[in-house]
Amino acid sequence: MDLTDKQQEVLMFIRKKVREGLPPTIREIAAEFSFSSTGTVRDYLKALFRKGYILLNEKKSRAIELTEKAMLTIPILGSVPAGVPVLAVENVEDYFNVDKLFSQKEELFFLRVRGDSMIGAGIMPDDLVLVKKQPCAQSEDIVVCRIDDEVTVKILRNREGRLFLEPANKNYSIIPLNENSQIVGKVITAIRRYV
Amino acid sequence: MDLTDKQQEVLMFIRKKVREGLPPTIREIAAEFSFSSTGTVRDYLKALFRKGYILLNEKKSRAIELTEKAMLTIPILGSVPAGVPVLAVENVEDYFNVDKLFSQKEELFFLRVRGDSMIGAGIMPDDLVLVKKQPCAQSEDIVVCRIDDEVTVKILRNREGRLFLEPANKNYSIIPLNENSQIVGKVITAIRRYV
DNA sequence: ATTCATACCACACATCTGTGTGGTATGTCA
DNA sequence: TGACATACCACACAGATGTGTGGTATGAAT
Repeated sequence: MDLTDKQQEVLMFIRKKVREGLPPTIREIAAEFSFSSTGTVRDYLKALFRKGYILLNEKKSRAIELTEKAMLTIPILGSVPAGVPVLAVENVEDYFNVDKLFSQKEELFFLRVRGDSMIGAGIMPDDLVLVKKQPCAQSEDIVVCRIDDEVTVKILRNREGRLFLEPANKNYSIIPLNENSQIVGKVITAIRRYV
Repeated sequence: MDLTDKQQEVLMFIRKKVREGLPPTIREIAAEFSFSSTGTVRDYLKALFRKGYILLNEKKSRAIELTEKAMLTIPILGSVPAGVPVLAVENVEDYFNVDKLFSQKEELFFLRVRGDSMIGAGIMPDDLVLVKKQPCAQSEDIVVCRIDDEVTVKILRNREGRLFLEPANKNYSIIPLNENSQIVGKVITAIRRYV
């Protein structure tokens, strides 16, 4: 039930166009592969739909939607037992869906972390944290907040009914959430890039 | 030369649709704002183009392109000075280029980190490290290696001409690089996902 | 031998879509 | 006062676009 080489090529073309921001029309796909009939393209689209790689929105132009299956994925290796090559299929624990993580349906931004106040949680200076903008969060969430006109990363914690912004470093102090300390968003991912 | 409230609304609608993968047609925009004429929408598109927020591709359906000014990519915020809104343009330090980081030209895989041997370098248990497969690396690189049929993350370090695999945790021992310990790849990124 | 998926083609057709050409009304700035 | 931007409307039209209905040929599976 996998894709043929040709179907793979067509899917790759669609993916490229979708990532560029404008899904192709049937005739643009036909032109790319020198098909002289729109019917040929429809055969491909139907095949890709049947195999679960795309969704088709009827009567709408350029309305080809990629499913998760068709998105860019990188394998995640879990435990690697003795004697087996590292990249063997058996080691694949899951797939990391890049498009899904960075899909911009929500208001996201990165914040470069200053200082070492979250070092106990493995968030180091100069790390990037991906932040979903939202005005509130739950206890134990890692949040980006503004405290007296300074933006920092902290842990939101409920202590006997009162909310506090706590660092993960004992050299810094715990601050109550009040009118001078406001939540900007929730940290959903931390990323550190090496050279 | 900034946008009016109405123009801002129209741009936000276009941005939302573009992010969802399908830019709107002129008539879809008209429907959203209950305009009874396509000409009205064109006035808005012309205004947005003139002010540098969108590009219009002639004769193509749905061909509205957002410029950088309309912020298509995810911004990286650096220092946020007092009194300025967090998401203000002045705070944008750079833009995060997803395609560059995850370009699949090289053989990449993620490894889920087991254990706390790299906790001193901010790599925690269950973190994902993005690994570029390669048989050798430079001193101080963080590498994935196979030691006696076990795969772990270590720091490669040159000590007086000899190479060692060192943990970032004093509870673990330093291991010389030899025929029983082999480099699998280099860690280029560490990612931690919160719920 | 028959069914099915693949891999193409030709052509017609309704409607979607961008574009063009007009119009009215309001407010701002010089 | 005149020029200009904003904020709408009406309607026509060519061409873009998805869809429908046919067709041929090849190869694998039953």
